Amino acid sequence: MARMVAERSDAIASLAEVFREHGYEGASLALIGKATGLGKGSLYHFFPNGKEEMVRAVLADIEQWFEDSVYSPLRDGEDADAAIATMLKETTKYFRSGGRVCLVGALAVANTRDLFAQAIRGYFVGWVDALQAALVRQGRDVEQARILSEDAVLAIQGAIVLSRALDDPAVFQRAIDQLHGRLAFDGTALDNSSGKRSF
Amino acid sequence: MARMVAERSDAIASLAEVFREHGYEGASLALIGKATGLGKGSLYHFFPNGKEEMVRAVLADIEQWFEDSVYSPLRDGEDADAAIATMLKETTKYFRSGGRVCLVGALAVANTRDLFAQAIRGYFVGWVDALQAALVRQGRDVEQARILSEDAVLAIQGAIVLSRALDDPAVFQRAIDQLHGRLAFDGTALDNSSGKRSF
DNA sequence: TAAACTGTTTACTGATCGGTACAGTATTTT
DNA sequence: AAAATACTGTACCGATCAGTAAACAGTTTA
Repeated sequence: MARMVAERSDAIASLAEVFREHGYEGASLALIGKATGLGKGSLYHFFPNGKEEMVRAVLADIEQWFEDSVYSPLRDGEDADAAIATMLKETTKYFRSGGRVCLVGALAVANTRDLFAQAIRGYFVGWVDALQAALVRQGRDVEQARILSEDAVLAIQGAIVLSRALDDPAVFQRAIDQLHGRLAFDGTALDNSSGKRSF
Repeated sequence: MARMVAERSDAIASLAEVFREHGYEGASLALIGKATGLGKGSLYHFFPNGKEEMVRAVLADIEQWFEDSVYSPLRDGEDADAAIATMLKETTKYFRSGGRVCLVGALAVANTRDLFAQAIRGYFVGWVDALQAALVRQGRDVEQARILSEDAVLAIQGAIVLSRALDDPAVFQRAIDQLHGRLAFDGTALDNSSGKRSF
């Protein structure tokens, strides 16, 4: 019999995609097997706890990617504005302008939320915290930065939902552009400390 | 045998809840039967096309509720500001401050999107259009009102995702409050026509 | 070379899936 | 009261579900 000498990590990208496309319940072992090219035996060899362990592995992989590509620059980058621009650019690419679902967001809305609550929370807390750090480094008020970063993360999730619902990537792109304007530190950020924004 | 004299419409609220909690694939006929108190025989009597027809009925019901409670006032209400305030209030109540999922949004993100694409699109188009109409009646530019209304609908969907992910209703409430500030016509709305907002 | 380890295939299990068929019971209509 | 209609419970269908078991092959270690 042919030996594929597959590694566990090789399967994770395929797993992520199949869970994104079909959700936790919708992704059957048959679909997973087809997507990864692995039989049940191999799958249970790599992930003895079945689907749940597969999702956990995928979530850890996603978390790591965001940590390296987005959170870390936001927290520690020299130029806060540049880090924010990178975040928006990488995010747009990652979610394919709304054409690709956010697995973490999708899990948060599904009934499987409780099973992965910690990982889901960690993903979003990491994002909001990192963005807040960048905004504070811009010179913004801590409390204001908190609100604004929550607002931004939330907008990205909403943009995915709406752009998919309308089947229009432009909706996603417009939302990202809006965020760019709102998150950029253009010198007026502290002029109006009331928190009330004019349009 | 006991006769329940059930009506089709009686089941729809329970159906909506079970689809919200378990999603389309996750809501098995066993679960649906338990939630509605109806056996398979009754369910297929009322909904000959099975789960798909059940979801369609639920979506139509939701659409109608939003039309009456939210869209119609936004489009035709005398006071645009009041209609917007009503929208935010009713929406908060409806989604239980993020504790309750938006079924339409959840379907939009799931792989079942294509099956219900038209209904999903109708729901969101109706919302954005109605809100845009109210914003225009406030005296805003049509194009600006479009962007702003997309932004608002998207923020509500994102707020549901994030507040569930963080298990914190306050996140939803803060997002609604933010929207209140951004959507209210406070006289400054046209002062800055560049579209760039100060914070 | 022999043993141990790492994958892979295949066949299988019991449970559950969505959906159908139909007899039977209530209600309404005539 | 009789007939038509509306609703319900149950038994059943083939398909698919997640997961297990075990024989077997390729690779690494001793």
